Amino acid sequence: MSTSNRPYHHGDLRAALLDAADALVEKGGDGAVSLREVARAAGVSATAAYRHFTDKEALLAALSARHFRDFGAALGAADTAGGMAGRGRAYVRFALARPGRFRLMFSGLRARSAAHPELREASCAAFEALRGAAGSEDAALRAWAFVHGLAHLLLDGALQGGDEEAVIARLVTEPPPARGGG
Amino acid sequence: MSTSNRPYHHGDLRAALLDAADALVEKGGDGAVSLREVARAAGVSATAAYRHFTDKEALLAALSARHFRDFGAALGAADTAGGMAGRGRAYVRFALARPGRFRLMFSGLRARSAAHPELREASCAAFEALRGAAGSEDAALRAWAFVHGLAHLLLDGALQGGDEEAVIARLVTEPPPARGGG
DNA sequence: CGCCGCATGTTGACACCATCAACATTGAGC
DNA sequence: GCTCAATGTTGATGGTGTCAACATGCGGCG
Repeated sequence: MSTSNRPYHHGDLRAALLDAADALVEKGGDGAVSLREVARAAGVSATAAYRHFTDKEALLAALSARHFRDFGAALGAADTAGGMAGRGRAYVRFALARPGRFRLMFSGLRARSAAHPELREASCAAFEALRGAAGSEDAALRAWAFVHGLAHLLLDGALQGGDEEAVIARLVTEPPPARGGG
Repeated sequence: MSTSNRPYHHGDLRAALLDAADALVEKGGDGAVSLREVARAAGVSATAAYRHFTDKEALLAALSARHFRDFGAALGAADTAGGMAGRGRAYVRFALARPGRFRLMFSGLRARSAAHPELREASCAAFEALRGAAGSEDAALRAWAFVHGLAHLLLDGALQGGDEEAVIARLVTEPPPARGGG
């Protein structure tokens, strides 16, 4: 799938590895990915991935970057549709729909983006898109922190109260606000 | 350290293992803990931990539960001192001061608390303490989500803007608010 | 006081993992 | 058609979680 260019023996092993890793990340979360299983899923030998990624971390960084690009695009699309609240709901829904992806993208972001410029650029671009459309800088940061935290709490099951979508609709609203305290 | 009771050969190996694991969690994050290294740090053989924990996950769950109890206590203490904003700042500062702990507590909370009642009870108690002192239920949840998200964003380096403490002081304030959108 | 049982800790083993070095294959360009 | 470099494979090393079998020593029984 993906790019359709097929360089040498396999036919875009790189993309196949990313896809396989994505599938594993999606069901099993961040740490449930083993290079060997990725290779197995792609139908190649255990060490084939090292021709395309220096490291397991490099594979995960590339996958994370890909998701940040999609994420930014999805947020941009939601932007034109709804206002701030619409975009906030899109943020939380993305996290709930793809928990593994969301966790991969943010867990270890700091270390990974320090070592992989591609990731840093992709994540920064997504963050810029987020920040760019709020009233003030602080309002944007507050809104971002709010939806980010809500996504994490829902993902971690910290809010046991039944329907997640209802919680989103109730909390992520246009005008009224969260207070500063915890 | 800890309880001072020393049951059999080692002298409270259980507590020693938890302490060793905590040290590893603190510098290296969640996944950087290996049972063997924990055992090494505690001065026992690789499999000694299995006399006290059925699993590596069980060790981490017990450690996480311990931290949730401390966390709840710390939040309670901050409560009497400052208002909502004070408690919110305490929340974020806890996360920044002990990144590994914070990550351990929340990453994998859902799965771990499903399997380990001790963790579920400890985390629920902490969450109750958090929720218990806000105006409305929704306001409490919003405030919690906000500080939780801010903590994560700071931890992950998503907010590159210089001084973290300044960001906290600027964003976590008493009256004014975060908007719903993202 | 002496013995025994069980909780505790150890050893050895197995399967898995990340990663490296050496080797094989094959497409592209001359 | 031949060579070369990119791509993929095999084998090995050191690490990991976990199990089964074994060793040890404290606590309670006689």
